[in-house]
Amino acid sequence: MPELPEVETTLRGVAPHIVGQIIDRLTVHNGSLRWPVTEGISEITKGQQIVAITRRAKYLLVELERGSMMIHLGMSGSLRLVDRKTERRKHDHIEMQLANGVCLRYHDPRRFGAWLWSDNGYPQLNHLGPEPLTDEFTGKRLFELSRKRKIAVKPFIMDNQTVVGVGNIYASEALFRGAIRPDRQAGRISLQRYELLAGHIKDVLASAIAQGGTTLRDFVNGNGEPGYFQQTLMVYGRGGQPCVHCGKALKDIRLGQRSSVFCLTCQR
DNA sequence: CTTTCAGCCTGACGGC
DNA sequence: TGCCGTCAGGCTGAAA
Repeated sequence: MPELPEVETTLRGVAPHIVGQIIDRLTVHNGSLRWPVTEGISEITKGQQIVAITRRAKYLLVELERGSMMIHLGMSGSLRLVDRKTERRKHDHIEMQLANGVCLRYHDPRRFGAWLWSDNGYPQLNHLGPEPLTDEFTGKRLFELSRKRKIAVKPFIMDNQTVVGVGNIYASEALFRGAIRPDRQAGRISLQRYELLAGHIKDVLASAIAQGGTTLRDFVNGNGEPGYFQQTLMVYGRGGQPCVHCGKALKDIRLGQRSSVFCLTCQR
């Protein structure tokens, strides 16, 4: 489900309720996720205190006294805080009961997500690009990394080595705001245009986070409150509908297996 | 090296 | 009503 704003919204919703708490019991109902849930995770985590929860790219990192858990929501995952008496729903694969009575449930119909424990770091985090909302991420970086690259700009900005956390929705929206065709070769875009694009990526992510994340399908944040950023999407999911600027029908093409909606007139 | 592509899963939706 | 194909927010590993 989530793009970065949804993960960030989940983090913010969940953190105040779980940090500092002791794990009474972690139960794995279905450990068959993208990678098998760490063998013995229930025994390892029992009685440990949650020291902190942070985010790197779309990975949530739950720091324990010994080691950490890394959670990814994949395409359809979500975390919810419920009372422990609340009945489990279908696809609630993992639940973590805390000493304060709160229960964190991991729900993921497609099971593309992950829930791992390690005291030795995670290789998935090794080659990630910068966080988009930091000064490490700039138009200059996009320009320099893209020289001589033939890849289309949309998959280029969605590549986690370029910058993390830019998924299909926000890539589409940022390119529209930057007036760049998603299928334009990454290596043929000027520094000036990349500087504008980087700014749009930051704006679109920051405003989505500010609004509490996009509600799509089964997304709910950690408090069970839906976000509502979808109301301001200008191209994503609007193929065939009129462009908000010029009124012409938006084009829908596929790039790297992903649908890409854009305006033939406004984006070049 | 860069780029593309199949695959991991379930569920929703549209066409017949 | 059901069956079938297509599509969906991500990411990996292998092939080209």
